[in-house]
Amino acid sequence: MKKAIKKADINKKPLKKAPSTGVKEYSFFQDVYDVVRQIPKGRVTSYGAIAAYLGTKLSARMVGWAMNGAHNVRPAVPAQRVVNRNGMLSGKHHFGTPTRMEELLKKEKVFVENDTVVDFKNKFWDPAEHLGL
DNA sequence: TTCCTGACTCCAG
DNA sequence: CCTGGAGCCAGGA
Repeated sequence: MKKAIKKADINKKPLKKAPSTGVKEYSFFQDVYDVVRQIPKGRVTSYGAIAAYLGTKLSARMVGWAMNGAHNVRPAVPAQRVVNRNGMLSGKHHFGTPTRMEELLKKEKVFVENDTVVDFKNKFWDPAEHLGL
């Protein structure tokens, strides 16, 4: 059993502003990163699922926004494992090259066709189910 | 400060 | 089945 972030924390945390000069972000971002890092290799999840797990179901966009800064975060965040609710690689244009995200997934045996994860339903990994609701 | 945009979703037509 | 609008909220102009 790992960390299993407490979603209750999200609402209590002050959400202090990040210094514009630093890499540090809102604690919400950190929580998103923690969840993403726990996605098993070869599995994927959605922005909405992460948002829901963190208790901010209506803010799926913020999860995507968090991914926007994930490239500068250490340890690395496997952002390629996060797709939209239809299994489409909506964030592929943020990986440097248009095919980078797809390539990364392919290495994990997650195949992509037409910008969509093949057998998405089967590879879907729900954080609420595996990290404890 | 206000206005606009966006790696999302849900819901109504 | 597809399209559009609304809610979400952090950043940039």
